Amino acid sequence: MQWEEEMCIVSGSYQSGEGRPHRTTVELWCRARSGHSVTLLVNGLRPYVVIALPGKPRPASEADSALDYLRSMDWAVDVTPIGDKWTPDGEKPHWKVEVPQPWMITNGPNIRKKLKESWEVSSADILFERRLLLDYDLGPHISACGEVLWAGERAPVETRDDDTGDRTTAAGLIAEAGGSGLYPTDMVVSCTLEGLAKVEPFRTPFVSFSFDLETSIQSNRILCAAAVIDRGGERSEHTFRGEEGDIMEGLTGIVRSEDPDIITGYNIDNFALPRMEERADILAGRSKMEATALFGWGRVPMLQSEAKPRRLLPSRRQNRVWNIAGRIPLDAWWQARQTLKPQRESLSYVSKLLWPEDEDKHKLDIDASQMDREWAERPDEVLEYCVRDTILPLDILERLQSVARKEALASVSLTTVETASTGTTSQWIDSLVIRLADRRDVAVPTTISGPRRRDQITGGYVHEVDAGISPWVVVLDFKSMYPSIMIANNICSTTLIRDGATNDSHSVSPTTQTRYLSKDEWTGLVPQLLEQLMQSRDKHKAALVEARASGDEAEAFLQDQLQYAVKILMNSFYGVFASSFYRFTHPDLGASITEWARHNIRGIISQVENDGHEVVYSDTDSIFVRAPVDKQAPINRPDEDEESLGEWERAKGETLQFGERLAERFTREGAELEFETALSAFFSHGAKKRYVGRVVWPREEMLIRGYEVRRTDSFALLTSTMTEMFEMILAGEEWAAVEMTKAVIDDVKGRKVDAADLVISRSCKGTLKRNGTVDFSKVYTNPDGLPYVRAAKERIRRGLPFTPGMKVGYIVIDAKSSPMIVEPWLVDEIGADPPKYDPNYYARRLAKSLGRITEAFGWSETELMSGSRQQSIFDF
DNA sequence: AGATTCGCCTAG
DNA sequence: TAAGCTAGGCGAATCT
Repeated sequence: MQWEEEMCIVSGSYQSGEGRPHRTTVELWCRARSGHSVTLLVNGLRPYVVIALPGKPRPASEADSALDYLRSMDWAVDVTPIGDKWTPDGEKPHWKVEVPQPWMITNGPNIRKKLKESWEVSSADILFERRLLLDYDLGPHISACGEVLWAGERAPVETRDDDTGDRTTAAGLIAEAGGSGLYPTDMVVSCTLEGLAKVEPFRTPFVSFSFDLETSIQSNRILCAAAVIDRGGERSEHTFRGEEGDIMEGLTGIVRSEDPDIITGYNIDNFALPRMEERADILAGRSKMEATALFGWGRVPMLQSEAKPRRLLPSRRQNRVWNIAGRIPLDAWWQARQTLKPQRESLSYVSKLLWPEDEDKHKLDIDASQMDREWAERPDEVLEYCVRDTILPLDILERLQSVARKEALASVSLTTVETASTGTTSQWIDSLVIRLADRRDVAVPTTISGPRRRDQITGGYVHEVDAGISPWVVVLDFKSMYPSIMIANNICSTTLIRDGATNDSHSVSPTTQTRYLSKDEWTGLVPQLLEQLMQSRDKHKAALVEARASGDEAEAFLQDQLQYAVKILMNSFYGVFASSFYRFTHPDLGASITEWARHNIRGIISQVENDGHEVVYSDTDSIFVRAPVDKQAPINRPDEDEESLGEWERAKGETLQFGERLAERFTREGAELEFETALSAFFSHGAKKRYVGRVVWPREEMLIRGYEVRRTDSFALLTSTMTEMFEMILAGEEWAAVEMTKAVIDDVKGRKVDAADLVISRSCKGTLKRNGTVDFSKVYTNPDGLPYVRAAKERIRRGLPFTPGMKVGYIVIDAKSSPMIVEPWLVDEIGADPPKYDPNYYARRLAKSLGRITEAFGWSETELMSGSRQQSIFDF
């Protein structure tokens, strides 16, 4: 029966048919807007590459004999002229070479390599399922119309009948439609290219699966497991114990029957998934049990034919992201790390951060370093703990809106949700750039491969900053500076003048005189895309405002996600085009962008200075200028009844006017300088990228950049003391700030401080070896010379988990010996006793970091170390 | 003691 | 052998 509905593409792949005529079927794993899952089998798309004669443009007729020869190849299914396309050598005739199967382009007959011997080859490294989205201009949200081949219990009732509900019948129909067998989705639908269309984005009710394992430290064996399925907020819990093989089969059974789109858990990338893989190998090897029964989580049929290409089993290329056919691995640890930047990364720490009030979420009851004993003595508690650790990742993803963000990014970059989620920046950009290149007849070169180290391009300009306080400062910055420069100067690899030609209409970069075609002549692909993105962001922002006004919270949420995703995407362009390997790049592009940026900001700085105003600081696209206000005006906002309140308000008013005047004066077409904030005081100790401001407009708050306060490898006591110090300094209470600091340092010296406030935490790399151990020497020249590596090794020695990339918390025990002696912080995880810290080390660290700041007022590190005021009086 | 190197993390 | 970029601060170890 025919069926049509809206759905979101989770991920895609393809099946190569056998026999002739050649057939390749795209598999799209989708989640319908109404909640069930669908495998779409799309037929009609043919794999191809594009070729042209190498070198300067020549008439198409010169290719005749080579084309005849090419047509005699058995792998050249069809060769057709497709007209002229732009290349760096000029516009020249191109041909499309249709090939039997996508994999033959780079494997087997290796058609690309063969063609490269005599042709210039383009469009030859694009995954087939992505080709579908590019050629038919689809995004993740589509409407699909086709023939229902299978409809399971969760499929809409209308689609279920004797044929679509019968497994044997369905399996036969699916094979006929080019699929591999009975997919574990709620529906399988076959359609043609005409049955697909892009639709407006919506929020898809994805299904998530969260799991956790408890494993033996002695044998690595899985002792028990838990899983939770989240289906539109409805959750069901599952627990598994007993034989290891049964536990794994149980988990696999849930994955296959519940059919989730998202696979999550805490640290699954580096712990649970690798452990499942390792145990599946071991068990399958020993007992001839099929690894697929233990770990066949791929969204493909449980068939021998699927075990060989290993689509049934999750896999990953050396320590990279996991690939689970048809599903998306989304590690709650990585999401929390990226969005929250927590000081420490254990699940209990992150939970405490997110739900400080909710004791249940982070109570500690199991000593993970003694798992074998715990499992032997109180298995029920262990299992309960395991369940909690599967629920929390779902709560974390929910709170961080991780899935909605990926879906929004997919929507604006027109990729599958999987590409938006696990793909790279250049894949998002590819999706937009390639489809525009095809539409505008620009040949799509292959990504540059191989090691390609070139000289770094010069980046942004950073202005020197003086130590001390500056009163009443305005901060202005360029709106989307790099994208604006690319648009304004038409910067693109297709507009770069490569042959030395000169023309007055060209856009010429200020120092290296790199030239670009004028927009009037030909708009570059990148400028065109960026312009569209800027407009679409404005549209989403307007829609957000409208939705809020009408009280449509769901719509407002969606529009906010979309506008944010557009911002992320726009800001990714510069990096990709300044990289050395991207398909549409050239070293001059990135260099020109930053050149213009430096030129623009320096120009403004010198004009502002010429007008007699002091430029306090500037970094890349921002400028901090001292406002011309009365020197006597108070920096602190006086109380309502104080006489000086008027002066403060006048100073603020004058500062705002000054900021607005500057913004207006320097804003030009395509380079909008925005008045961002007004500060009543700006402070720096004299180092670039480190400053503090007391913001008075648009809201009153403190702004801190760069300082330890912002760093996740600082310790809590330093962070809090420095924050307090900044508040006092900006309030003009410098002396009190110094006294306060001295008191804190005294407390540390007297060991009166809680060790929990002294934990230092840094990320630690390593390579995970096949046997589960970690090798540090591959990534570090001298691993034992790094305190956090020593702490990580100590964790491992004590039987605690360490996975490459995670942050390791430690306390400095003795800094007098070299290298310093550190101990890992295990209080959160196993309730260990806090280590005895080295008071001198911490006192010195505090004095050093805080002394840099007080130095600006004449109090040095040594003075801070010397003790509190009372003591120093006695010293005299 | 000062310079150099490695490595983390941040600003933009 | 997969891949956004540069500028910059600072701590620890190690060198001279």
